[in-house]
Amino acid sequence: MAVTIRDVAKLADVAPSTVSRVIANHSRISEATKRKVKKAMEQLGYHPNQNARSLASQSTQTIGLVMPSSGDVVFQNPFFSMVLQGISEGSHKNKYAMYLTTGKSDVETFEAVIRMVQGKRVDGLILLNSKVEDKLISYLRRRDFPFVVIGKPFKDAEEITHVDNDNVRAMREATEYLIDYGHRKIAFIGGSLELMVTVDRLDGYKQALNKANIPIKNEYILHGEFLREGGQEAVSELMALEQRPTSLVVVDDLMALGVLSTLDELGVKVPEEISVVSFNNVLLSEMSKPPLTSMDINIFDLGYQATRSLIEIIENRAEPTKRIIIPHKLVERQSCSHQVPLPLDELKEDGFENL
Amino acid sequence: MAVTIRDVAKLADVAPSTVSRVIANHSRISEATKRKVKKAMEQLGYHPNQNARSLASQSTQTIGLVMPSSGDVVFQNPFFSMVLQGISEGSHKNKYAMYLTTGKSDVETFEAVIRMVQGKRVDGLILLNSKVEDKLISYLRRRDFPFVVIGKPFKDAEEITHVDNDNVRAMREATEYLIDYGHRKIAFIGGSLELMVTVDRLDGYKQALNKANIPIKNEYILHGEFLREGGQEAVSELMALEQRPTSLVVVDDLMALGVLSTLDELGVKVPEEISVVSFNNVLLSEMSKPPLTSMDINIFDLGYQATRSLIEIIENRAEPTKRIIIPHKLVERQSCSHQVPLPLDELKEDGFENL
DNA sequence: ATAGAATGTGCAACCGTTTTCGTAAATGCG
DNA sequence: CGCATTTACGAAAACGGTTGCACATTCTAT
Repeated sequence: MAVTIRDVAKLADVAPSTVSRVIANHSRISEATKRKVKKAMEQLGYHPNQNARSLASQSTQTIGLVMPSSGDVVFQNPFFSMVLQGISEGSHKNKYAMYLTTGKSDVETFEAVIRMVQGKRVDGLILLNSKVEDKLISYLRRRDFPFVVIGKPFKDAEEITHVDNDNVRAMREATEYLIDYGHRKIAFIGGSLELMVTVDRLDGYKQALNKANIPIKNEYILHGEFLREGGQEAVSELMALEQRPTSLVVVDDLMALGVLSTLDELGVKVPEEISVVSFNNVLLSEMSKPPLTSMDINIFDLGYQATRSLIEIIENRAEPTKRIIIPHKLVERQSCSHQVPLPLDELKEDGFENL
Repeated sequence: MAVTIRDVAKLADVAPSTVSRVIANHSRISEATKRKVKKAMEQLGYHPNQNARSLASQSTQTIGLVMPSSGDVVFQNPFFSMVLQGISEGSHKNKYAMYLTTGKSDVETFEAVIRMVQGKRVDGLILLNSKVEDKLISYLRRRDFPFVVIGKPFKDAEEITHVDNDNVRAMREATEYLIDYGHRKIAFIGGSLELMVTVDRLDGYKQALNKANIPIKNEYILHGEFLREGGQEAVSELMALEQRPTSLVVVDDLMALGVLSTLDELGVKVPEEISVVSFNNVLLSEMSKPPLTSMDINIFDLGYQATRSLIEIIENRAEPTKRIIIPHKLVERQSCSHQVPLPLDELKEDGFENL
């Protein structure tokens, strides 16, 4: 029914195999036949059937992606949209397309991936950090199927190609920024500890405090969801403390927005009474009131580089495993103010105990 | 190399065709063999090769989507992410997957679509309203290829299945809301007139004014991009007018955010000095200061219903063309305030001329 | 008991490519 | 000019499924 390679071959008066070679731009084809065949293709409006092609050549020029299910919080976060954008750009540049599926639960997701992989729909996979990952990763490694993960894998990070930020350093710097501003009572508002991002960033936070000889206070470390609500709850708790912090580091802009709005409701002025440093630097952060000082982690690049390295792996299976670190940069806006630093011994009296 | 249908057949001691029928859950297969075959599949960890399957059966269980190129403004807008979410959900529910490509330009996009369609990669297409559409649509119609568009098509809307809001009514209502609040000087901040959304909403705006006998003032009608910057520019212009409006209808939340921030810079208080009604009701709108009164157009449903009807068309080519209208609803927040209505004749003196 | 229908399964063609292998013609070399 | 390469292309076998048709049973009705 549709025009096939045979039709082209017939019109150009060559064998189908020759047409195939012309498409693949094979070297051993004379310029003359090339022209002849191309003209025939043009004339018939021929476009190769990708399924047949994939079947025969065992490759699809497609990378797979499992999306968070639509109920998932991640989807709400501009982070996702941005990383998708990077992936999209990376695929496009390399003439790859993207194949997406969703799973409502971990097992659904797992099955979806199996269908993609065994069904030969995709040549490789990009994994967004999540909790299912583990089973998935071991499955993919067992099959020696190309994949890269965005974020740091929980296990065997050295053996898995992944692209990530240097989250501990980034958070250390963010915290030091606040310390330089004179802050000593700095609270940390993070996401679930099941996520490596949180672990790393919490680590960076502690490193900064330790380095500055500031005691770490457990009440100042809170965990919520990567959502506005998460930020709101955290702030309520913090503001109920006897020793209110003078500044906050928040691991996500959306959470920070929640923080801001709750602070506003409580009548606490930002940055006059409390300073806020946030993370991710998505569009929102410059639109809030006040605009957020936020750590830009180049989300787009996270997606872009992940795609690039995935394609490298696909096209050269011997490619060594890599860890790619995307640079970060603090973007200063108006959510922080200077603070006359408390002497450390006074902090102690205030009930700070070292962890 | 991988396990094929033949392997399963051999193990279950039946013909490959029987295995195929078991997979398809064909009626003419006895329960006994079904069990036998399923056990064999299980045992071998068999998963059908989708390419082979697609090739043979001429169907992919996949719907195609062309994404805005990563530079595109649309991508910045949460609208996109939300509609994608709806599409994702719709596909998933019907056991379809999604295939994405991007084009950097109109011709690239067009070619990408051709590759998808002729390459038989997808069973149908969802089109997000944009300007290329026209060539695309006529191409798809010529080939009788299933597609639905989200938004209203520029041409032949009656002959094309599409899902949209009743944008003129929605905007009429939004404007009337302001009128009920006593406002008479109402400005319209919209996107490009090349977009049907803008056309429809502008129409609704005018209808509302006409119905209330309020003259339409050209200086009050502005067009910018669907971005924050678009809103910012528009406001600057409006505030430079001798007759400042007392309220604004803005066709997109992101624009409205720009409006808000510019207003803030100019020291104009919302809602005390100027009221703002916005559109789309994305997450942002409740996080702004003040929270935006915004028309919820159920973006998720736009995507979801589009997918549903596309799949209906795919599975029954005789499905009649439909126009699906997604309901809207004004969500009141704190960006509007009452205003003592000016008598209409006073408006006239203020230089209002009827359009 | 037997024609005819219903049921269960196998055979083989087909979906539209890619790719290995083979061969004829063209070329290089002594 | 004869022989060994190289070059340009064709034949046919995969790739891994689906499906129309034929055939053999078993069931139902007469």
